[in-house]
Formats: sequence, structure tokens, C-alpha cells
Amino acid sequence: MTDNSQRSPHGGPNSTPELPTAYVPAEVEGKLYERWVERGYFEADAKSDKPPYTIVIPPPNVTGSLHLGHAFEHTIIDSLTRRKRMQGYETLWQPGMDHAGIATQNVVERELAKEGKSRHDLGREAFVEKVWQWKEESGGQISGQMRRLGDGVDWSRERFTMDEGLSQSVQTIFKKLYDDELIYRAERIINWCPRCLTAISDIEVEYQDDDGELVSIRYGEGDNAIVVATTRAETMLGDTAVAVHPDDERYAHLVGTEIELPLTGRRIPIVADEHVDPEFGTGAVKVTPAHDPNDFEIGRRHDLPNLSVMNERAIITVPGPFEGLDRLEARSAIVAALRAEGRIVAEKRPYSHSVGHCSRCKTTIEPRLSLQWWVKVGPLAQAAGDAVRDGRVKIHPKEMESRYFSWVDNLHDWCISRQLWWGHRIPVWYGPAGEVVCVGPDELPPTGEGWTQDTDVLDTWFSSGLWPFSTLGWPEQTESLEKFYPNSVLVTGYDILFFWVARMMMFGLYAMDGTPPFHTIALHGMVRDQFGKKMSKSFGNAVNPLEWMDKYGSDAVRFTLARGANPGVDVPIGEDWVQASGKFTNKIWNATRFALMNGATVEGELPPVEEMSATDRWVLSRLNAVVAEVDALYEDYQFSKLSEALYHFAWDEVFDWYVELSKTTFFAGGRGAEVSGRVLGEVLDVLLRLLHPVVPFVTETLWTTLTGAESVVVADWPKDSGFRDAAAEKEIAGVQQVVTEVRRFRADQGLQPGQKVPAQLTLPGALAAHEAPIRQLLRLQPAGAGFSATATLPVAGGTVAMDLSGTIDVEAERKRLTKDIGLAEKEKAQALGKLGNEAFLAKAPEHVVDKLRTRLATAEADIARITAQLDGLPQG
RNA sequence: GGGCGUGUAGCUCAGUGGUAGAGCAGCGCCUUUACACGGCGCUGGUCGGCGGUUCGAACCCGUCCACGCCCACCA
Repeated sequence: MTDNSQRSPHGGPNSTPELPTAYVPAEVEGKLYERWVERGYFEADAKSDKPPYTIVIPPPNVTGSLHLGHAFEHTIIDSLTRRKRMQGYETLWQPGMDHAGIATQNVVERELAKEGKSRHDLGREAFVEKVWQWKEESGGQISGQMRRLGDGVDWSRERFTMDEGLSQSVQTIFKKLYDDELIYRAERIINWCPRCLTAISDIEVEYQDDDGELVSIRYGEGDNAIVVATTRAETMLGDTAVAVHPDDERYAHLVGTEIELPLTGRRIPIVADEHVDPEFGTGAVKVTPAHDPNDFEIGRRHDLPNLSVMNERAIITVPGPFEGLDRLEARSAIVAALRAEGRIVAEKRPYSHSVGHCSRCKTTIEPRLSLQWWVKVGPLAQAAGDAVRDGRVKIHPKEMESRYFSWVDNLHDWCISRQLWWGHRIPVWYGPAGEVVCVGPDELPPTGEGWTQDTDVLDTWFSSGLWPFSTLGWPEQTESLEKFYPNSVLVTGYDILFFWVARMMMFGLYAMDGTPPFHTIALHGMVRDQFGKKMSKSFGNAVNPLEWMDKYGSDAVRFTLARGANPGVDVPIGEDWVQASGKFTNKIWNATRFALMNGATVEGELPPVEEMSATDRWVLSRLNAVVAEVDALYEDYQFSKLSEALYHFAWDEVFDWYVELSKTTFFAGGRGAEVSGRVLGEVLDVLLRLLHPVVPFVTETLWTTLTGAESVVVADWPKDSGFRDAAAEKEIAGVQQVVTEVRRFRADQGLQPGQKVPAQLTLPGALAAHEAPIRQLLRLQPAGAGFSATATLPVAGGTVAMDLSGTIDVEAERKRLTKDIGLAEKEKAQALGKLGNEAFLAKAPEHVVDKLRTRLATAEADIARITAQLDGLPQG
């Protein structure tokens, strides 16, 4: 019993509880969720002997609140886990959040900036303290949103990527990797963000085509002059060579000589390197090893010095006229200076080229030589690729595999150190001379004389890469780890396939002795607005899911998202659609109300088939077919299709047809009503359980009311009983046809839907049994004495003769029938054309030919019927 | 530059060889005792263009056009 339902005043053992006439989500959702949590439904027991089913939450960043994309992802995960729980699995949906290093630090820095402060004003310790405070607030907001959504997570296991246990995981794997020489420290060109003041990894750089200006500069003099082109003129201060292609005859005589670098007075060599494309520009390239990754490689090959000319804020540090200018100021100043010297040989020309930007703050990346920690990804990526290649891990949808392979198979070493304050401090201590003296957790706390810990933190993805097992207690060999690793499925967006999924694969396989972190990777798309546009705050089309949940209910939001979820494909969502889903939940509510008020029950065994009407058998046959269909779709993560199937079965077949066709039976009472009441109870029982994973709240309220059981959360998942009744399905299809046809006739005649019309029905064989419901649906009254038909409508082997008492619109009807006969004739001609084609008859499969013959027969019958109908019309 | 994908009703999308579908929107009728968050009926498509394979193509092949996404060390 739920709080908002009461016993009928009429009482009795089969009394019908009364529910309000509309589903008001706000009144039930919150209470239900807390009850589920209190009863421990979502807690996963590592000691259970049920088979495990595990999904870890893609940990949301603690930077703010959840958006529709999270709601989407959570709907999928919650539905999957709710179904498995009902199927009897020991189900763990692992909750938690990500500290999201750079993103969170930036957010808190922005907050500080509002007060006119920087993190340096606070100092490291106080700043980190401030971020923790932020985390507490934001995290509370996120878990509140998850409760509203109905996420069935095990709150007792909630984790944070920077909690104590997870820090232990991070340090442990760092040391293991270091000991295996898979982590090393090296000076390389890295992607440097001059605003965030940290190195970032390759995938944190977003490339976009920017308009730049290509200037051509003459280096050297006279016969030795050589022209190079650049869009970053300021880097010339750091040039330590000019490179040409080894086979380029134009410059062969210059290779090995030196020329003067303008503005600096330095002399630099001309080297020959395969990297240079002789077809591009002049075929000569300035080489700045300290500020360009390609040039760095060239420099290495030719033993060139690396000359840094900018500091970490991209300010020129070379003594002289340009010192203190930032890179853009320096660019124009240097071009101007070169022009003054007559060194600009071709004027600046607009040039669109790909430029890297910091994915967090959009600042242009400055490639920079820097000492950082790296993960050697070769062996790890190899294993991560193999696990998918040999089928131990499946990527769904399969098309995404090629993307995965192209990445793991072409991966460069991963720069993991960040010059930030918020994150896992790198567990490395240096001696007085800067040498590494201690790594990892084992020797903690390090006590050596003059030892200092590395001040950098780790890339946030380093810790989230451990998520599938760190949350279960690793490196401790816990019962939970034993039970719930590997995870069953990973559900996440294709946008973090590389950031997160590939890293979990690498770390999982590495840390867990070759056991991949999950068997299946189910990738979903991105939520977009109703026009397919990306949702973003700046564009103004981002929606707070709470707003819609308040308005239409969590179930409505969930159903809309599920209905849009085609694997790997972006899902558009608009308010209209949420509204439509809200109507659906209301429809379920009211249909169940009707059923409860008319004797639907789940008490006792289902009546024997012989006692059931064809309508009963039809609906049960369809019900079981839908159970099987939905089950298969769940296994394939086809949320859109399974939601659609449930929507149509529930609304069209059960609520519109079964309920309407059964009304006469219910109202008549007696054994027939009893049988149908039990059947309707069965249908709703199964249907509500089938719907529950997607729309948990409304189904919980209705199902517990219907069954009196404790909760649908822990009910059994429906099984296909195997019951099918093709004859009943055919029979009801006939009934539907008759009803539809007469309805169309009535509508065309402009008869009021409620207007009763005296009629005589002559229905063929099986359909005759359905005369009562047909009359009921069509508002046809028994024809009394003196009945005279003014309109006769031939239907499916019989006739419906009606006394329209002069209301018939003969012209309208004549027009409609003429149109229909035209269509039927066209149909007939088409079928005849095909059947007269010998090539077709020779090659087409039998069922196609049969179908065509049926079509022909139907068309001919239609023509005859409609002709008779036309003839039967009163003369206008 | 490479890879993947998309183009079907006004909008968002299903539909992988056999008579074009759904939801929403639109039009019309209706307070018929579960629901007006409802019921019923209707309108609407040269399935991006062209060519090919086939008895038959939205679906397979080729080509062109238009979008989208991912990857890449194009000075």
C-alpha cells in the first residue's frame, strides 16, 4: 500500500483501492527512493552466492551539477542494473565522483578570482583545503540529483578518487609501474598551457583551424641566403638550425655550412633531414627544438642545442629588445624588426592552420621543453588492444572498435605530471641533488636527510583509470574485489573512449594480472537539443534535468532518454518529448486505476485457457511475445527499441484495445469478468515489471498497489511463458479491422462519436462472438422492430447495416468510396502486373508470390465490396 | 591528409532485398462513467542526385553533392 492510495469505502477482500485521477510524480518519487535505500535494496553483498553483475558509475566531476548527459547515462545504467537485480543477480552499481584535477582547480580559481585573489595568495595547503570544501558542497548536490533520478546505487560504497583508499591504489600502481620501468622521467617537448601553467597530455589538446599569417623570412646573405616560412615568428629567437631535405638539389651546396640568424647575431647550421617536405614552401624549415615537437626531433637527430626563449607564461626571456613581450606581441615586433632589415621577402599572407588549444581554458598551447613524468604505454596499449582484438572485451556498437584500435595502436607515451595543486601528489621523493630516492607508498613516510616530495600532481585520468578495481578495495584483496571484478559492462559516452576507457583497459589488465576490467563496453551518444545541436551553457540550450523532473517527473525524463537511446548515436531531446513521456506515465497510471476499479487481480492461478475469451488469449499471447522481445533488446542495449516496444504494447494494444474490448465483459460481471480480471491483472503485473527498470517510480506505486507485495524493485523479472495463440491474434486483428472500418465510416459521415445508431451486424464465424464489444466500441444499438437500413457497410466477410435516419452524407460517402475504389484498383493493377511477369514468377520466393496473390485477392474483394457499397447508397 | 558515420513525412528518428513507419507537430470531430496528460478519424514522403546489379532497391555496387564526428608532428 502506498501513502496516496486508500481502500475503497466499499471494502471487502477484493476491494478496489482508489488512486488519484492523475499521476503526480512529486508526491511519490522522493518517498519511494528513500524507502528503497532504507530497505537496502541497492546494497551489494560480496558474500552472496548469486552471480554478480557490476557496473561502475563513470564518476562525475565534482565541478558542479549533473546535466542531461549524466541523466541519460544514469538512465541506461540504472535500467540495466534494475533488470539484472530482478533477474536474481547480486547487483552492484558502484557510485562515486572524480576529483577532476585541472577542471576543479580551474573552477575554484575562478571563484577566488571573483574575490580578487589567486591560489598563490592562499598558498598550496589553504587552496587545497578550499577545493575540498568545494567538493563537499558540489558532491552533495550531485548525490541529491542522483536520488531524484532514482539511481539505484549502493551508497554504502560511495567512493571519491582522492579518498584514502584510492590514494593508496594510485601510489601502489605508480610504484609498480616505476619498478617495471613503465614510468619514467624525461625532458621532452610537452603541451604547455600558459594560462593553467601546467603540462597537459596529447588528448587534452583540442586542435582547430585558426587564421594565422605566414611570413617568409630570409636568413643569411647573398649566395647563402635561404628563405623560411613561419606562422610563429617569435620562435625564431630560439632557432638553432635550418633544415632542408637531403635530396633537395637546390640546397645541397649549403648543407653543412652556417648562416646568420637575423636579429640575434648568432650563426646556425644548415642540416639535411628527411622530415622536411621539399614540395612545401621553399623547402627549407627553421628549426626551434625547444618550442616545436618536430623541431625537437630534428634537433635530436642532429645534436642541436635546445634554446628556450619563453618562460611558462609565454613571455620572451631572451635579453634584448623583445624581452618581456608575450608571444603575440613579440610576433608582430619581430616581424616589424625583420621588415626594417629587409628580411621579409614575401608579405604576410593569411594562412589557416591547425592550432592546439587547452581543452580546459581554450588558451593556445605553447609547445615547451620540460621535465615531466611519463607512462611508457607501448606494452600496456598492446595488451589493451589485444583484449578487444581477441574478443575478451566487446565494444558495443562494434563500429567504435576501429576508433579504439586506431588510438591504442598509435599511442605516444603519456605525460602524467601536472603542475597543479589539486590532485594526487606524485609519490616520488628526491634527494638533495635532485635524484630520485624513494617512490611509492612502501617506504612512507620517507625520512631521508634533505628529501623533498615532487610538487606536481598526477593527471586526473591516472586515478580514474583505476576506478573498476580501486573502488573495490585494491590493492587489498577484498571480498568485494573477488566478487565484483571484473565489472560486467562499462556504460559511458564515446567521447571518453580514449581519455578513460582505454586507460582503464591498460591499467586493469596490468594491475589485475591480465584480467580486463569489464567484458563489454557499451558506448552511448551525446545528448543534444531537439534540433540535434550540442547542448552547451554558452549556447543557451543546456537544460538542467531537475527542471524537467520537477515539471514532468523523473520517470518522464528517464523514459524520454531511454526512448532516444540508440547505441553509440547522439540522442536529441526536447521538452515536448518529455511532456509526451509524462503523458505516458499518466496513461499507465490511469489504465491501472481502471483495472483496479474493475476487478483486475493477481490472486490465484491464471484461469484455464478454455475459459478465456479470444481477447484474453490474444493479449496474453502478445504479452509473452513482448517479454521475449524486450529481453532480447536489453541484451543488445537497444533502449530506444525496447522503450518503443513497451510504449506501443502498453498504450495501443493493452490500454486501447484490450481494455476497450473487455469493458463489456467487465461490466457484465460473472465468470467472464472474473477470468478477464485475472488476465488483466496478469498483464499489468508483467507489464509493470517490464517497465520498471526504465520508469521505476510510477511502476513501483502501481505494482505494489496491484499486488500488495513489498516492492517491484525486488520482484522477479518476467519470463516468457511460451504461450502463443496465433488463432486468437488473427481473430482480434479481424475485430480491429471491423471496428476501424466502421469508425472511419462514422467519422466520414460526421456522426458524433457518442451518437447511438441502430444497426444489424452480420459478422462471419469467429467474429460473431465479439458482437457485444464491437457494438459497445462503435455505439451501435440493437436494431428494434421496424429497423430499416439506410447504409450497409460490408466488412471483413460480413456486413454492418445501420439506420442513419437520414443523417448520412451521401455525397461525402460517394466521394470517399470512389477514392477507395481507385486505390484498390491501382493495387490490383500492380499485383497483376507482377504476377504476369514470368521472370518474377520464376525467381521470386514462394512466400512473396503468395503474399502478392493475397494482395490481389484482397484488392478484388475490396473492389467488389466497395462497388456494392456504392450501389447501396441512397440516390442523392 | 587519413578513418568512421549520416542524408527517409514540417521536426527528431526507426526501418539492410519483397505493398514506405513511429513520436511530436498539423487538420477535423467528440466532456462516450480510467485518463482532455484523453478518444476517434485524417493530411503529409520523387527514402540527397545520377548510374548500375536484380523479377524486384530506402536497403547491395559505383559515382557525385551536402553535413557530422574522430585521428594526424601541414613549417
